[in-house]
Amino acid sequence: MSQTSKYIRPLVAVDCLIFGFENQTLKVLLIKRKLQPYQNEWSLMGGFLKDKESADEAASRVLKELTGLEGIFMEQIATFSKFDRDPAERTISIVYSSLIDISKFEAQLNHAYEAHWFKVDEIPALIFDHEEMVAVGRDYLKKKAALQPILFELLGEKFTIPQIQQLYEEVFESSFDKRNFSRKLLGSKLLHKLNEKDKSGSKKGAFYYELDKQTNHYNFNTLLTLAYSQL
Amino acid sequence: MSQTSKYIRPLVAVDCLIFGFENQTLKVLLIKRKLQPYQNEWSLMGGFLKDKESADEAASRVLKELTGLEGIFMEQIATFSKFDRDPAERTISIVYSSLIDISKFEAQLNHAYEAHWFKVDEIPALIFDHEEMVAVGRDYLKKKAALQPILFELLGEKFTIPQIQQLYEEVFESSFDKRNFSRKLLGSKLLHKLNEKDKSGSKKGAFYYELDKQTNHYNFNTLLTLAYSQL
DNA sequence: CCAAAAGTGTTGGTTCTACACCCATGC
DNA sequence: GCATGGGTGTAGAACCAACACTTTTGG
Repeated sequence: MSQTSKYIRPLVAVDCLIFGFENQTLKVLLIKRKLQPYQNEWSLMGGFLKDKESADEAASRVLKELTGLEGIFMEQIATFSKFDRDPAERTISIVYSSLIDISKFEAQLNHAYEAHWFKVDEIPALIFDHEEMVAVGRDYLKKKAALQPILFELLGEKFTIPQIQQLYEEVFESSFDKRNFSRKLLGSKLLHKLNEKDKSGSKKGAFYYELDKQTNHYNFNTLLTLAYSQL
Repeated sequence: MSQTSKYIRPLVAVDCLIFGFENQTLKVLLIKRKLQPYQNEWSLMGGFLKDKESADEAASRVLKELTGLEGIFMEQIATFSKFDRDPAERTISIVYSSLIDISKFEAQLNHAYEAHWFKVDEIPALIFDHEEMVAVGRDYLKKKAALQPILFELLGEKFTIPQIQQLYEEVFESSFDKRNFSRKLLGSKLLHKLNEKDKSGSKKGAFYYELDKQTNHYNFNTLLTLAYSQL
């Protein structure tokens, strides 16, 4: 096809944006870049598309290569394509995102690439347009979390109501009345109360809950009304 | 950079998915492909990324070249990247979508490429993965329309309540009680009633409304509860 | 005068926000 | 015994779904 010669053939990158929650704080996983240019600067976990590989597959491979994390379901959130976004060479980047329970994957985390969790409000300068990617990802997270009960992915098997509330407040950059929050959350029929308390946060201790797996008639829309005004 | 040689350098396409509303039906704009392979098959409006062009820019250019439509705000909705999605050559495609008032752009529509509006439920076989793109676009439209008053883009300057309701019902593939729908819609403070009726749909005629531009305290969440169960 | 679509009102139940107090415990 | 964070209850307003009848007018 001769007419395709005027069209560009860029490198295609995937960048992985992984959110986690630890010590009551929303965090993002970043690595120190090993390649030139911008060696030793912080960035998302990125790599290039190979032959016969879809972007979904590339994202999983790249994440594993750079962090050791495996079996994490990521979702495509956006594609960045400004012609000068990578000064070295024309590159477009497809961004993938996921939410994980930090403690669950701690053992898997390979520190060869100096992967570190940063609080979302204390993210260092990032290469290229990666800061914009994080911003787009946070926005996506809000919209998604408003409509679906996905934030539980960030918590462990068991968690307390004050913990979940803190997570919601971090994600929506807002604060909620604890009485209303807890009523709505319990009203969702998503949780099952355990006979065990987390005493790390207070003297009294807060009861643990777990996700109720068999419930199939949950009412998530009650939580939506909380989040709606923050979208 | 020698290590980049193992990475692919595919063509990068943009495909435009344009929704419109006409005769109480949600429609999609398609063209008959002029290029080999799959000449004369129906497809979205697509083209390739050029030098120094971002995907956003390419999408606007391609849409204009193939249909004559200009000044349409499109949003990026997803990127398709399976390695064999285009049998001729490795190509990834970034899909953009928009909602337009068909009658407003009718004059601009250049029929050189045989652009036609198809009802969403009567879309012919499409090339490559374009049918999947339409499906993803419809899903995106639902989510977006549930959270924001965007469907008005599909209607003209003035419209009647039964018209809007029909549009909502098409988009959400559902039906709503007209009394509740109209109460919520008017309660949103988004509309301004005109002293004029549309008599084309009934003997009695339905009053026209227009978008109230100055209102900045609208209550869109009331409409959300209608749509929520369809997401 | 009648068919066909527009328009409107009510009710009982549910959920909303806003708010203040008691509880359990470790120190 | 007190400071700290956990947990709950209430009231009045707003909103919800479900439902049936009247209005207008072209034919």
